[in-house]
Amino acid sequence: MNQELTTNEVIHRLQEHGVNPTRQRIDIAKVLFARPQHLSADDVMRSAQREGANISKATVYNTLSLFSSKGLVREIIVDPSRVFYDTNPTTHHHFYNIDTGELLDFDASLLQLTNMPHLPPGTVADGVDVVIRIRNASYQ
Amino acid sequence: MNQELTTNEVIHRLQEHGVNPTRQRIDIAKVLFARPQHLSADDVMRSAQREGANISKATVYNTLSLFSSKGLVREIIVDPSRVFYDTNPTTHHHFYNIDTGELLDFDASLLQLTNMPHLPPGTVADGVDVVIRIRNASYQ
DNA sequence: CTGTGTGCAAAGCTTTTGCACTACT
DNA sequence: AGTAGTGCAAAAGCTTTGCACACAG
Repeated sequence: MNQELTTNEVIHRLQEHGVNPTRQRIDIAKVLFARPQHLSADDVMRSAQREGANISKATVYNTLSLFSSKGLVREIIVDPSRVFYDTNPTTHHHFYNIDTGELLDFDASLLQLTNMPHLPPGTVADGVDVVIRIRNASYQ
Repeated sequence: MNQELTTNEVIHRLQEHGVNPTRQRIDIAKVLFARPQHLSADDVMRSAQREGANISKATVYNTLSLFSSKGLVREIIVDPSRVFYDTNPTTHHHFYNIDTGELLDFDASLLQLTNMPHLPPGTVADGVDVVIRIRNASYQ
């Protein structure tokens, strides 16, 4: 049904990022990299189980956090107690629909940021996140 | 000690925003509007208790959420399970120091956003949040 | 007396921690 | 055997819900 990645493809991708490819990590990576998407930890958990994997919730959380620190996925924080993991590897920003909770990408090159302010002394920039909050027009 | 707002000033401000000024809401508002600041729900809870107020955690959460919907404070979401409530009423964006968890304001006029992307059909913009993530230089 | 609004204990989440286990050296 | 790395049950922490109470009409 699903266009699935082979186990070897996934193992290779994990190793490229310095992640030891264990069974649980491979199962989670298969879910994440099936296509570019935004998933919560719980989404990942359930997708993995639907594919027959047996992984604890703690491991899902710890693995997503590991993948994030290794640059395999990107954490997006737009909603209290709802972290999304973004598997789109390109530089982009987000629309966040506050009525539906939906998260949509837009290419970073569409938006020009000029006159960046001076950073506080002793700090360096790590990244810029732009979130455009939107509502459904009909809701007024 | 503290430069405190009078109860009447606070009541007036709540009423201006259509919020019924109950005892708990007045206590919370006094904490919030003592000066422009970034506070988590737990910070608010503890400051209120330090001032002698006796309010449950649930009420603090519900009240902050109410104030936010009425435009009295602004929710900032930069950290998983850590929502900040910002009492600075001017339009501004944020630096977020990922090493220290510190949140700093910078004036929105310092940053020019041009070439705003087209919004998805049927939606209207509600606001734009820019978060510049920074690290301490020494940490490398 | 009825209906709306408010506050909070308890329930329900999400996330983190600490430890048992594994797998290399 | 010793050491570093891994997975997960249980603990902790944050947020929401549902109900009891208060208050206005």
